Amino acid sequence: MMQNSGVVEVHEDLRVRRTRKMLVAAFMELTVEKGFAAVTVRDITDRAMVNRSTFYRHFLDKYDLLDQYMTDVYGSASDEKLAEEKVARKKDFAPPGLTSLLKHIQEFPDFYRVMLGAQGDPKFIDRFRKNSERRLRALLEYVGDGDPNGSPIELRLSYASCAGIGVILWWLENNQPCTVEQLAVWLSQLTGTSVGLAIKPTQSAQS
Amino acid sequence: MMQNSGVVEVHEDLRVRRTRKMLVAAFMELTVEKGFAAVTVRDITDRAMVNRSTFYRHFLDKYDLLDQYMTDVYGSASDEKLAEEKVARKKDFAPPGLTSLLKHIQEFPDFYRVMLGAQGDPKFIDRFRKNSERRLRALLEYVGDGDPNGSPIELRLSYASCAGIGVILWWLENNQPCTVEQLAVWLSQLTGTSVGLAIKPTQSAQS
Amino acid sequence: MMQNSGVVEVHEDLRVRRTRKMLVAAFMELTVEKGFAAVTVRDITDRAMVNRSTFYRHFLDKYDLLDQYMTDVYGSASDEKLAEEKVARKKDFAPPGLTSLLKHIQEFPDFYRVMLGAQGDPKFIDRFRKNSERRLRALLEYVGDGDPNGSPIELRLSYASCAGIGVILWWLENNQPCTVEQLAVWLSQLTGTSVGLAIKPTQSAQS
Amino acid sequence: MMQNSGVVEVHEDLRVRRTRKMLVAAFMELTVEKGFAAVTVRDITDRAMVNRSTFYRHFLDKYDLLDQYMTDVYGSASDEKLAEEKVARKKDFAPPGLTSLLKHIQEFPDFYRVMLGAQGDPKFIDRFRKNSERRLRALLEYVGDGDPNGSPIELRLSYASCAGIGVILWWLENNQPCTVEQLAVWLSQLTGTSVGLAIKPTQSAQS
DNA sequence: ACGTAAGCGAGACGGTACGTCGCGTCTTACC
DNA sequence: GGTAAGACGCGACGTACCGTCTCGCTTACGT
Repeated sequence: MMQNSGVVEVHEDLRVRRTRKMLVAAFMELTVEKGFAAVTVRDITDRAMVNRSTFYRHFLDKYDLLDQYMTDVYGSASDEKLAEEKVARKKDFAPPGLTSLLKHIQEFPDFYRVMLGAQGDPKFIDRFRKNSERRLRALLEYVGDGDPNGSPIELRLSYASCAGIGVILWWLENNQPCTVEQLAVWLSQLTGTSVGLAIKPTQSAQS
Repeated sequence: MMQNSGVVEVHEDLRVRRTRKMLVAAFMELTVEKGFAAVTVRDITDRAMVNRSTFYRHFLDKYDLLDQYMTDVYGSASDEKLAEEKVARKKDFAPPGLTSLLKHIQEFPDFYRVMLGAQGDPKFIDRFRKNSERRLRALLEYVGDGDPNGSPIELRLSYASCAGIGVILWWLENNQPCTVEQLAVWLSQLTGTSVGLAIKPTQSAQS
Repeated sequence: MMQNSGVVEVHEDLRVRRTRKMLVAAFMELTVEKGFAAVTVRDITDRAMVNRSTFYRHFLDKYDLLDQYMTDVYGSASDEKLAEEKVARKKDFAPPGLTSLLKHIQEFPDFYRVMLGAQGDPKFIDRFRKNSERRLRALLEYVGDGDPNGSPIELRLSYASCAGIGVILWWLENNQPCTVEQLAVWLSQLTGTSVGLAIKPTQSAQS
Repeated sequence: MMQNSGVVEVHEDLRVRRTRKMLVAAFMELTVEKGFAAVTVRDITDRAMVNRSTFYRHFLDKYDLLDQYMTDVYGSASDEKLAEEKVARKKDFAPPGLTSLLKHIQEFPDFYRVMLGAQGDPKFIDRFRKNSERRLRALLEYVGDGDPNGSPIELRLSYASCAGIGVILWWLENNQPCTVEQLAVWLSQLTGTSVGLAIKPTQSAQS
């Protein structure tokens, strides 16, 4: 029953990698089409042209599939990423971690649009939010707190990390009306103001 | 099939009202206990001590129950409320609509904590967010746009309305560490800054 | 989970009786066609034109179906039957219990042919055998033991009750080449000799 | 698909013989423990410490394993045995074939107890029965038919061969309460009487 | 003795059946 | 005659075995 969730096998069976890839792809397509809740394991395996029982050899259920995918994508990676984040953020640029996150989202815009919206999954949203909050907290710790209006720092963190989702949703629901870089700048400016980052961005990049 | 969903019967049968009340109460309790997704119709009717088929005489399914409940609570009401909102908001107070919303949440803190979090329902979150966005847009239209950093107004609206959820979640997940009024002030200050409301709050109320 | 196995409901729902009847009939047909082991629940429900899950509302599995059927047929009945058996058996007639058993078998000859043969079920055979042994033991107790060759009475009981199955199989596999009455006489003569019944049959009834 | 079932290889690979032996042993143990039906291929290979796919290199399935084992034990052998049988049976001794069969059973009493009982396999029982019937028919052909009560000879054969199983079951289920020789004498006496063998046993051997 | 063909371990995969659960509809027995 | 009780159709779930199929390794055998 070892599902080796998240464990990175260096050299996995070719068949295994192919099967997992097809299952993940089918899952994402179907999620976009009918919303996360409506996707069944049978749907996924039919689309992936894989036997249903094979699905269960790789994943416990669709939630586990999503989990493993998320862990693959920005799982424990963020730990090292956060370190370079602190170094990279000089003064008025958007943090590179944010930009790369947005770039990843840009690869699967429909999937994120659905998953973060009304057809999505609350656990996914929560995970996304907590992730943002973690990154933000690390950033804040580095640059300091300007304490804009006396509200608790935790409140402001929760405010800003949730707000980030709103920005991404706006971007996705309006067919990405600006570049990733532009969006990153706007978002980090807004975030900076809300959270009270001590370092103020001095200029805004134009799209 | 006529489920008279959402239609407000002026004088309903006493038994009907009692049954609905018990079903709604059971639903809310169970949602708090096991999360929205895990609640089944059988759970609800068992808890409410009502036959399962009776449930279907009142609601299409648990989503419909939630819907009807939401509509009852702040359904079409907001239209009139919004009007008085515009009048009420003088200069530096939190908008009364916000305060009354928070007060309502305060009556069912566990329910909202669950429903807006990882065990909640994406449709509920979405509805909540859209509602906030609508109220905010109406407010903005009234007080004008200070255009803080050149980002599109729609982006800032999405940012701020989502952020509001973050603040409420913080409040609920930390056992309401401040009064509703204090929270309303902090939230409206943050919102004002993010969205770029022309009228700035000048002071913060102390809890 | 209450399957009320064997409990006789006086007035069961019409639908329930119809469904159970159809399931049992389908089960018996299929057993004849493909042997007991090869019959699946799906087979049964398809044939009975009933949804598969409905099967599980009535029976735990096909073994339970068989069990309930057996209990219905000659379940606890034998207890009272055995009493009249002792009275009825005068001198040289086959015991009426045997005749009625054979008559029941004659109603479903194919079913018994299969179930007692190579395509049958060992538990069924065992149950059948134990039943015969019980009847025989009761009979023996009444008429006394002639002790033919010094072998233990239990050995002879096991011998004779198993032998009865052989006779029935012969009868069924050869398309019932004689009447039930004739068969009963032959079988009870053979049994009497084997077991050592004190009362000897004096003549054989002709078909 | 060539499984060379039943074909006797003169010089088989050492590994092959070892593997088959372990599989058969594991199968018999497990059959005793959980009954034939409940034994799975995985059970067998786990117990035999052999890979599951190796099982399928030797046997089609567990039925085939049983079949091959049965054929090994008293497969076509009986043909020659039957010849000497006719010679050996003088007057009042149990036929030597019967005794040697019982001796074989005595080597694996638990296995036969299970396989012939409620946890056994109907095909096995049938095969056993048919084998007995064949032996009995051959015997009868040699010694003649005393025609005891007018019942068809085939009926009496079926009666007696089935009865033999009853005797063996009695013996096994009661922990072999007498010697093989004693049992053989009793059984052949009973059989003789039932079937109507012309030669009567004149004395009974004492255990 | 030693190279080679085989037997074997490991395990992914397509299948099929299982028994359970929850849904929403619809019938029936009973008050 | 109207309603609660619950039977039913439907379909997804996760599990368990089955039998097939690679793919390397190792091991007994035959020259």
